[in-house]
Amino acid sequence: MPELPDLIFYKRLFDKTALNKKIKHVEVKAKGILKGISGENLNALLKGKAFQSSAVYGKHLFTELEKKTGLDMHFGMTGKLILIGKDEELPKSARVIFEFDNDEKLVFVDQRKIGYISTAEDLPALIAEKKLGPDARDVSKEEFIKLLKDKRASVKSVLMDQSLIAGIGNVYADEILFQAKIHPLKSIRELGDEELALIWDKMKHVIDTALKYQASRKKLPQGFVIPFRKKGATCPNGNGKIELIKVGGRSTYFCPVCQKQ
DNA sequence: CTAGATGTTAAGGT
DNA sequence: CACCTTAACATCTA
Repeated sequence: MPELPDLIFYKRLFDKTALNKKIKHVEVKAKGILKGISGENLNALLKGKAFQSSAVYGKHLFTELEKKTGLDMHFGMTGKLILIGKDEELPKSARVIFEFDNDEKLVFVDQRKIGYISTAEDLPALIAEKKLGPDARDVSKEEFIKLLKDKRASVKSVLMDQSLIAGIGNVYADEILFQAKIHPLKSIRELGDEELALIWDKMKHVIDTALKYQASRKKLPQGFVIPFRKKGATCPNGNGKIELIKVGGRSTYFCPVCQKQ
Protein backbone atom coordinates (compact mmCIF):
# COMPACT_ATOMS: atom_id res chain seq x y z
CA MET A 1 0.00 0.00 0.00
CA PRO A 2 2.65 2.39 -0.98
CA GLU A 3 2.00 6.06 -0.47
CA LEU A 4 4.30 8.36 1.45
CA PRO A 5 3.46 7.13 4.98
CA ASP A 6 3.98 3.53 3.91
CA LEU A 7 7.33 4.45 2.39
CA ILE A 8 8.53 5.75 5.76
CA PHE A 9 8.04 2.28 7.18
CA TYR A 10 9.81 0.63 4.29
CA LYS A 11 12.70 2.98 4.95
CA ARG A 12 12.80 2.01 8.62
CA LEU A 13 12.90 -1.66 7.71
CA PHE A 14 15.52 -0.98 5.06
CA ASP A 15 17.72 0.95 7.50
CA LYS A 16 17.46 -1.71 10.19
CA THR A 17 18.15 -4.56 7.78
CA ALA A 18 20.45 -3.18 5.14
CA LEU A 19 22.41 -0.12 6.22
CA ASN A 20 26.09 -0.91 6.63
CA LYS A 21 25.45 -4.61 6.18
CA LYS A 22 27.65 -6.36 3.67
CA ILE A 23 25.69 -7.67 0.70
CA LYS A 24 26.29 -11.30 -0.12
CA HIS A 25 24.12 -11.71 -3.18
CA VAL A 26 21.23 -10.20 -5.10
CA GLU A 27 18.76 -12.53 -6.73
CA VAL A 28 16.31 -11.28 -9.33
CA LYS A 29 13.21 -13.42 -9.71
CA ALA A 30 11.43 -11.11 -12.14
CA LYS A 31 13.58 -9.22 -14.61
CA GLY A 32 10.76 -6.80 -15.42
CA ILE A 33 11.20 -5.15 -12.03
CA LEU A 34 14.66 -3.90 -12.95
CA LYS A 35 14.84 -0.82 -15.13
CA GLY A 36 18.04 0.15 -16.89
CA ILE A 37 20.18 -2.57 -15.33
CA SER A 38 20.41 -6.32 -15.72
CA GLY A 39 20.25 -8.79 -12.86
CA GLU A 40 23.92 -9.70 -13.28
CA ASN A 41 25.02 -6.10 -13.29
CA LEU A 42 22.95 -5.31 -10.23
CA ASN A 43 24.50 -8.21 -8.38
CA ALA A 44 27.97 -7.20 -9.52
CA LEU A 45 27.34 -3.62 -8.44
CA LEU A 46 26.16 -4.51 -4.92
CA LYS A 47 28.05 -7.64 -4.02
CA GLY A 48 30.56 -7.13 -1.22
CA LYS A 49 29.41 -3.56 -0.60
CA ALA A 50 26.94 -2.01 1.82
CA PHE A 51 24.29 0.70 1.60
CA GLN A 52 25.37 3.91 3.35
CA SER A 53 22.10 5.82 3.70
CA SER A 54 18.53 6.01 2.50
CA ALA A 55 15.89 8.65 1.98
CA VAL A 56 12.18 8.80 1.24
CA TYR A 57 11.07 11.39 -1.27
CA GLY A 58 7.42 11.21 -2.31
CA LYS A 59 6.77 7.61 -3.20
CA HIS A 60 10.43 6.85 -3.90
CA LEU A 61 12.95 5.20 -1.64
CA PHE A 62 16.46 6.26 -2.63
CA THR A 63 19.20 4.07 -1.22
CA GLU A 64 22.80 5.25 -1.46
CA LEU A 65 25.56 2.75 -2.00
CA GLU A 66 28.40 5.21 -2.36
CA LYS A 67 28.91 8.71 -3.70
CA LYS A 68 26.99 9.10 -6.97
CA THR A 69 25.71 5.52 -6.89
CA GLY A 70 22.46 4.24 -5.51
CA LEU A 71 19.09 2.70 -6.20
CA ASP A 72 15.66 4.14 -6.76
CA MET A 73 12.93 1.86 -5.46
CA HIS A 74 9.36 2.51 -6.44
CA PHE A 75 6.61 0.28 -5.12
CA GLY A 76 3.87 0.74 -7.68
CA MET A 77 0.48 -0.43 -6.46
CA THR A 78 1.36 -3.59 -4.58
CA GLY A 79 5.07 -3.36 -3.80
CA LYS A 80 6.56 -3.75 -0.34
CA LEU A 81 9.70 -4.76 1.51
CA ILE A 82 9.75 -7.83 3.72
CA LEU A 83 12.52 -9.12 5.96
CA ILE A 84 13.04 -12.84 6.22
CA GLY A 85 15.58 -14.74 8.26
CA LYS A 86 17.83 -17.61 7.33
CA ASP A 87 15.98 -20.63 5.92
CA GLU A 88 12.66 -18.85 6.07
CA GLU A 89 10.39 -19.35 3.13
CA LEU A 90 10.22 -16.62 0.49
CA PRO A 91 6.97 -14.66 0.47
CA LYS A 92 4.61 -14.93 -2.45
CA SER A 93 5.44 -12.58 -5.35
CA ALA A 94 9.07 -12.16 -4.23
CA ARG A 95 10.70 -10.30 -7.13
CA VAL A 96 14.17 -9.20 -5.97
CA ILE A 97 16.06 -10.58 -2.98
CA PHE A 98 18.93 -8.78 -1.25
CA GLU A 99 20.88 -11.26 0.84
CA PHE A 100 23.32 -10.07 3.47
CA ASP A 101 26.34 -11.63 5.12
CA ASN A 102 24.31 -12.35 8.26
CA ASP A 103 21.95 -14.45 6.09
CA GLU A 104 19.04 -12.07 6.49
CA LYS A 105 17.14 -11.30 3.32
CA LEU A 106 15.35 -8.13 2.37
CA VAL A 107 12.74 -9.03 -0.21
CA PHE A 108 11.13 -6.69 -2.74
CA VAL A 109 7.66 -8.15 -3.07
CA ASP A 110 5.26 -6.94 -5.74
CA GLN A 111 2.24 -8.90 -6.80
CA ARG A 112 1.39 -6.78 -9.82
CA LYS A 113 4.94 -5.99 -10.92
CA ILE A 114 4.19 -2.35 -11.47
CA GLY A 115 6.91 -1.30 -9.06
CA TYR A 116 10.55 -1.10 -10.12
CA ILE A 117 14.13 -0.80 -9.02
CA SER A 118 16.57 1.26 -11.04
CA THR A 119 19.88 2.97 -10.47
CA ALA A 120 20.09 6.64 -9.57
CA GLU A 121 23.09 8.90 -8.94
CA ASP A 122 21.71 10.72 -5.96
CA LEU A 123 18.49 12.17 -4.64
CA PRO A 124 18.62 15.49 -6.55
CA ALA A 125 19.21 13.61 -9.82
CA LEU A 126 16.30 11.32 -9.05
CA ILE A 127 13.97 14.23 -8.30
CA ALA A 128 14.97 15.96 -11.52
CA GLU A 129 14.62 12.86 -13.65
CA LYS A 130 11.20 11.97 -12.30
CA LYS A 131 10.12 15.63 -12.31
CA LEU A 132 8.89 15.47 -8.73
CA GLY A 133 7.43 18.42 -6.90
CA PRO A 134 8.30 19.11 -3.24
CA ASP A 135 7.75 16.26 -0.82
CA ALA A 136 4.39 16.48 0.93
CA ARG A 137 6.12 16.59 4.33
CA ASP A 138 8.28 19.59 3.43
CA VAL A 139 6.12 21.88 1.34
CA SER A 140 5.16 25.09 3.13
CA LYS A 141 1.59 26.33 3.17
CA GLU A 142 2.49 29.32 0.99
CA GLU A 143 4.32 27.19 -1.55
CA PHE A 144 1.47 24.68 -1.60
CA ILE A 145 -1.09 27.34 -2.41
CA LYS A 146 1.13 28.87 -5.05
CA LEU A 147 1.71 25.52 -6.75
CA LEU A 148 -1.95 24.53 -6.96
CA LYS A 149 -3.66 27.88 -7.35
CA ASP A 150 -4.03 28.21 -11.10
CA LYS A 151 -4.71 24.60 -12.03
CA ARG A 152 -8.09 23.71 -13.40
CA ALA A 153 -8.37 19.95 -12.95
CA SER A 154 -10.29 18.39 -10.06
CA VAL A 155 -8.77 18.87 -6.59
CA LYS A 156 -8.19 15.19 -6.26
CA SER A 157 -6.27 14.83 -9.53
CA VAL A 158 -4.16 17.83 -8.61
CA LEU A 159 -3.37 16.44 -5.14
CA MET A 160 -2.20 13.20 -6.72
CA ASP A 161 -0.02 14.92 -9.33
CA GLN A 162 3.51 13.98 -8.30
CA SER A 163 5.05 16.81 -10.29
CA LEU A 164 3.21 19.32 -8.07
CA ILE A 165 3.41 17.60 -4.67
CA ALA A 166 5.17 14.27 -4.24
CA GLY A 167 3.80 11.53 -2.03
CA ILE A 168 -0.01 11.72 -2.04
CA GLY A 169 -1.78 8.80 -3.71
CA ASN A 170 -5.33 7.67 -4.26
CA VAL A 171 -6.15 6.54 -0.74
CA TYR A 172 -4.69 9.45 1.20
CA ALA A 173 -6.04 11.98 -1.31
CA ASP A 174 -9.54 10.73 -0.45
CA GLU A 175 -8.77 10.99 3.25
CA ILE A 176 -7.44 14.55 3.01
CA LEU A 177 -10.49 15.73 1.06
CA PHE A 178 -12.87 13.97 3.41
CA GLN A 179 -11.32 15.73 6.40
CA ALA A 180 -11.34 19.06 4.59
CA LYS A 181 -15.00 18.42 3.67
CA ILE A 182 -14.35 19.15 0.01
CA HIS A 183 -15.87 17.21 -2.87
CA PRO A 184 -13.16 15.38 -4.86
CA LEU A 185 -14.53 16.54 -8.21
CA LYS A 186 -14.39 20.23 -7.36
CA SER A 187 -12.13 22.12 -9.71
CA ILE A 188 -9.24 23.98 -8.12
CA ARG A 189 -10.68 27.10 -9.74
CA GLU A 190 -13.67 26.91 -7.43
CA LEU A 191 -11.44 26.94 -4.34
CA GLY A 192 -10.09 30.02 -2.62
CA ASP A 193 -6.81 30.39 -0.76
CA GLU A 194 -8.49 29.55 2.56
CA GLU A 195 -9.71 26.23 1.21
CA LEU A 196 -6.28 25.40 -0.19
CA ALA A 197 -4.79 26.31 3.18
CA LEU A 198 -7.30 23.99 4.84
CA ILE A 199 -6.30 21.17 2.48
CA TRP A 200 -2.65 21.77 3.42
CA ASP A 201 -3.55 21.56 7.13
CA LYS A 202 -5.41 18.31 6.59
CA MET A 203 -2.61 16.91 4.45
CA LYS A 204 -0.18 17.49 7.32
CA HIS A 205 -2.58 16.02 9.84
CA VAL A 206 -3.33 12.93 7.75
CA ILE A 207 0.35 12.18 7.12
CA ASP A 208 1.31 12.74 10.77
CA THR A 209 -1.52 10.56 12.02
CA ALA A 210 -0.83 7.80 9.51
CA LEU A 211 2.77 7.73 10.74
CA LYS A 212 1.68 7.65 14.35
CA TYR A 213 -0.56 4.71 13.58
CA GLN A 214 2.23 2.91 11.69
CA ALA A 215 0.50 3.55 8.36
CA SER A 216 -1.97 0.86 9.35
CA ARG A 217 -5.13 1.48 7.40
CA LYS A 218 -7.28 -0.55 9.74
CA LYS A 219 -6.45 1.10 13.05
CA LEU A 220 -6.74 4.80 12.28
CA PRO A 221 -8.49 6.96 14.91
CA GLN A 222 -12.10 8.14 14.93
CA GLY A 223 -12.93 10.52 12.12
CA PHE A 224 -10.81 8.82 9.47
CA VAL A 225 -12.63 7.56 6.40
CA ILE A 226 -9.97 5.15 5.13
CA PRO A 227 -11.29 2.18 7.17
CA PHE A 228 -14.69 2.81 5.55
CA ARG A 229 -13.47 2.56 1.98
CA LYS A 230 -16.40 0.65 0.66
CA LYS A 231 -19.58 1.66 -1.03
CA GLY A 232 -22.56 1.93 1.28
CA ALA A 233 -20.60 2.09 4.54
CA THR A 234 -21.81 4.78 6.92
CA CYS A 235 -19.42 7.71 7.02
CA PRO A 236 -17.49 8.00 10.30
CA ASN A 237 -19.31 11.25 11.14
CA GLY A 238 -22.60 9.40 10.85
CA ASN A 239 -23.78 11.76 8.12
CA GLY A 240 -24.18 9.75 4.94
CA LYS A 241 -23.42 6.60 3.01
CA ILE A 242 -20.02 6.37 1.41
CA GLU A 243 -20.21 6.59 -2.37
CA LEU A 244 -17.86 5.32 -5.05
CA ILE A 245 -17.12 7.38 -8.15
CA LYS A 246 -14.25 7.69 -10.63
CA VAL A 247 -12.03 10.75 -10.54
CA GLY A 248 -9.20 10.87 -13.05
CA GLY A 249 -9.88 7.22 -13.69
CA ARG A 250 -9.28 6.25 -10.06
CA SER A 251 -11.71 4.82 -7.52
CA THR A 252 -12.80 7.59 -5.23
CA TYR A 253 -14.69 7.09 -1.98
CA PHE A 254 -16.38 10.06 -0.38
CA CYS A 255 -19.35 11.09 1.75
CA PRO A 256 -21.88 13.10 -0.28
CA VAL A 257 -23.24 14.71 2.89
CA CYS A 258 -19.92 15.86 4.40
CA GLN A 259 -18.40 16.71 1.02
CA LYS A 260 -20.93 18.75 -0.94
CA GLN A 261 -20.36 19.27 -4.64
C1' DC B 1 -15.79 -15.39 -15.45
C1' DT B 2 -15.43 -10.46 -15.02
C1' DA B 3 -14.19 -6.47 -12.77
C1' DG B 4 -11.29 -4.02 -10.09
C1' DA B 5 -7.03 -2.93 -7.25
C1' DT B 6 -2.82 1.62 -3.53
C1' DG B 7 0.86 4.20 -9.61
C1' DT B 8 2.96 6.10 -13.68
C1' DT B 9 3.15 7.53 -18.31
C1' DA B 10 2.44 7.77 -23.32
C1' DA B 11 -0.86 9.27 -26.41
C1' DG B 12 -4.77 11.79 -27.68
C1' DG B 13 -7.83 15.68 -26.90
C1' DT B 14 -9.18 20.59 -25.54
C1' DC C 1 1.12 25.72 -26.03
C1' DA C 2 -0.11 24.27 -21.63
C1' DC C 3 -3.02 21.58 -19.57
C1' DC C 4 -6.19 17.68 -18.89
C1' DT C 5 -7.97 12.83 -19.47
C1' DT C 6 -7.70 8.10 -20.67
C1' DA C 7 -5.81 3.63 -21.53
C1' DA C 8 -2.31 0.38 -20.85
C1' DC C 9 0.96 -1.98 -18.17
C1' DA C 10 0.98 -7.54 -15.17
C1' DT C 11 -1.06 -10.25 -11.82
C1' DC C 12 -4.11 -11.81 -8.43
C1' DT C 13 -8.49 -11.82 -5.84
C1' DA C 14 -13.46 -11.02 -4.83
